[in-house]
Amino acid sequence: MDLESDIQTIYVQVILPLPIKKLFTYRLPNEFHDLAMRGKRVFVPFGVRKVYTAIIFQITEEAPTHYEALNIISMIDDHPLISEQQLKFWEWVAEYYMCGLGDVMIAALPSGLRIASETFVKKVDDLDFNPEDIDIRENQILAILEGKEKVKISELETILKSKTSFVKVIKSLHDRGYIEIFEDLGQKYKPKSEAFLKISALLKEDEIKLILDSLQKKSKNQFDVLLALLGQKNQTAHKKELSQKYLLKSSAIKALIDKKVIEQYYEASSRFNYAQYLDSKHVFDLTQNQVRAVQEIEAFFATHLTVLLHGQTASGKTIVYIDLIKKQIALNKSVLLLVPEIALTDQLISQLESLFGDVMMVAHSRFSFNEKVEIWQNSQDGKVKLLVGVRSSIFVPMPNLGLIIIDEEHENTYKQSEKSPRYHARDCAIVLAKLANAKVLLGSATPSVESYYNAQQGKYGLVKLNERYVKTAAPKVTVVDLREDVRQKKMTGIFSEYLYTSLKELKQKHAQAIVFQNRKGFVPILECSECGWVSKCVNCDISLTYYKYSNNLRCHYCGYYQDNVTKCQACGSHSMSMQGYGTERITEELQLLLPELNVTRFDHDSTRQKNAFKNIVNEFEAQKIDVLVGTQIVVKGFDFKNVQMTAVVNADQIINFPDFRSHERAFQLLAQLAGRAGRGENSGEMIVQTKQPEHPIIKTILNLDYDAMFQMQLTEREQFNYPPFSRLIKITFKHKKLEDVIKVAAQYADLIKSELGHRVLGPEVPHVSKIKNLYIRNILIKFEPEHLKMPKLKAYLNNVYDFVVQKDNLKGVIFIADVDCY
DNA sequence: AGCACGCCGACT
DNA sequence: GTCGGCGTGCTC
Repeated sequence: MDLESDIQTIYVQVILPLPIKKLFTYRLPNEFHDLAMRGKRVFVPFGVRKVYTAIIFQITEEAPTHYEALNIISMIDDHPLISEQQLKFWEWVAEYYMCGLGDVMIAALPSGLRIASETFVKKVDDLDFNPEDIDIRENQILAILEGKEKVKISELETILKSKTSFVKVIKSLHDRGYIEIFEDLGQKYKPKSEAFLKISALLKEDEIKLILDSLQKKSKNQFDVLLALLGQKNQTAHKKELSQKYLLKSSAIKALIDKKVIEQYYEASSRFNYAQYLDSKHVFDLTQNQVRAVQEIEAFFATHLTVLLHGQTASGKTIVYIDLIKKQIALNKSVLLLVPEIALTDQLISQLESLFGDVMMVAHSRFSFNEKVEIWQNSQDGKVKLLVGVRSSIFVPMPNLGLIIIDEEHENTYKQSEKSPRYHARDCAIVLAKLANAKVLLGSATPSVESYYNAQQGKYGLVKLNERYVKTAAPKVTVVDLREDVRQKKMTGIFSEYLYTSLKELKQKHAQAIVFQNRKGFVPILECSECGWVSKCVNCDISLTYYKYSNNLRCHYCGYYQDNVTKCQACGSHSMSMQGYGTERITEELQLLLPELNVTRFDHDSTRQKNAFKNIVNEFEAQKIDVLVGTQIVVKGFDFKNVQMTAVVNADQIINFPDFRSHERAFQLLAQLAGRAGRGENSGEMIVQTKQPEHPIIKTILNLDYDAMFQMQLTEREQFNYPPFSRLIKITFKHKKLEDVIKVAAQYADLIKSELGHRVLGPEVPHVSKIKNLYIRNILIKFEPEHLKMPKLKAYLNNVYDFVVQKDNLKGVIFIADVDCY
């Protein structure tokens, strides 16, 4: 028998971490035959010289027909890194959100687990060349390479201005044999090692005593270090913790190490500590209502995959979560808790840490390369019983998953809209839970209309938690009619008489306030009073926002800025008038009007520096700040006991936003803001300034009546066939040339209209019709989920696009599909 | 996404 | 004429 013929050639289709909507097929060298498995990672060559980490998606014996498959370089994993369940989940995400598996891989897998090769350059050894042959630029590069083992090509690139010329210079040097170009794998995951301190083993006890005595006179700092270390168990301590606890000087520690009094050693330690989880030390008393809520949720879980917990602000949703988490852990199941934004969830996280610290992990997006890998691995190993994270944490593998909790379920941060995959973590959670045989709890004080509708229809279980846990009256809402104050000339800048007086009385009441305005910067529009010219971004179709503290105009879409802003660029006039109010201007005006108050701005601009965020929160907590003026950020997540008043400077801006969700969002935002007032003993007040007090949404806000808002929205949505009565797919076309986008979008719309008819809306010119020099057109498709098979529709939409682009030779028009767009 | 190739204007 | 710019297409 011929053994050779028995060995079949095996091929693998792999997912590459690239935004390409297809799989790539490689040949599997014989030695890997037995090792190939779906979900394992492999290194593959790609393109001229790149090496990528790919994931085996399918193993096949069929050879590709149109090309010769390349060999896989090596297998990385002994066991699949991506479980079957995860892969199924990825497939669903890719299919549902109309993107490639590569896009999902990029979103799901921390970069540390998908190492790609990097190009390095090295000077050829014993290089003998004629200096005449080398020009200035080549010389520059050779000078840098001199004496170095290898240099990243990206580091060299910064030297020359032009990318094209850089490539040419490198190529020319390579062709003449002066340099080597090669690929090397970049960073790899390294377990963290940490510094520990101990008393030198060489020293006897009496010797240490002598040293201590002498230090007391000679060096206070070194004395402190030694004393602190002697006080530790086994006279050993974690360096950083010790010095933080006793405020030790690092120079003093170093001096003692140099004197060989203490020793420093390193231990490869996990970044996280897993001692035994003890729940006996913290016992929570649940109120009757909370006990009932937990029981109802559990009862629903017997028959429902998803339960919506509609819990008023301060009704103790967190306590309910904690109880459910504890029960899951007791059953040896794990829990994934998603929150809208980690930075705004400080209080919740510290509460959870005090309870679950040992078995809990927080997946920060700010975490380093290595830390993210560690989170992934610890979760996969089952060490993590509770993972708290944002949107992207939905992709972290959790074996034995029992429950996914989505806190503040209505928040739009759960939907990724900027880049592919444009997924909604809440909806993904439900699919994942189904695959994992787990349950989903959605929590919100103001549920999204979709979720509440699903609950009403019996698709989700619905549990209400209505009583205020902290015994305070619900906040009072006062609506101020701005038209009236304007007419009677009672306005002080942007403040109505009522709001102004209320702010003025703060000091004598020893109270604090939060002022909300949905705009950053000083003024959103700078207009010439002579000719009406408005400062606009050169790359985007949007007016530039003026920032006073940096004295420039900035675009919020592309980052473009312009310094010289004193005069009109059309007519040269110096009388530029400021239209509108941003947080910066409100802060400044308020400070001028009421100098006795400490007014501080709180938005993403003022908190850019590392600790600025925490500092402002701490100072406000300590009541060093009287008024916080800010954007969305001030509305979310913080409990300040002494805030008695919150205010919305301009509610119309929120209500009139051109989007079918704007009323729902306005309600959610303002209900949450109202909840910020009066969290302590005193009940609070929210003041809403508007020019349309008769607007129905304002009326629902006045009574903080969720059900009224929901009913009203539902009627409206049904009338205009918006979700939950339809599903939306937004198709966006982008191109440098205006005519091309218009042409492609129009043809595309015409074509799909023939098939989908009235379900197609547009093309429309979006609110911001040009961003980063690309013109934009949108098409909206509203369809009834029961009438069309989604996969079929999506394939159709992709096909029509290919057809339009080929037909008119209009290549390069960017096509983006956003399923369940927000 | 990178990266090469190839076509075009604007410099010695 | 070449250099450098950018548009287009391909990668198993």
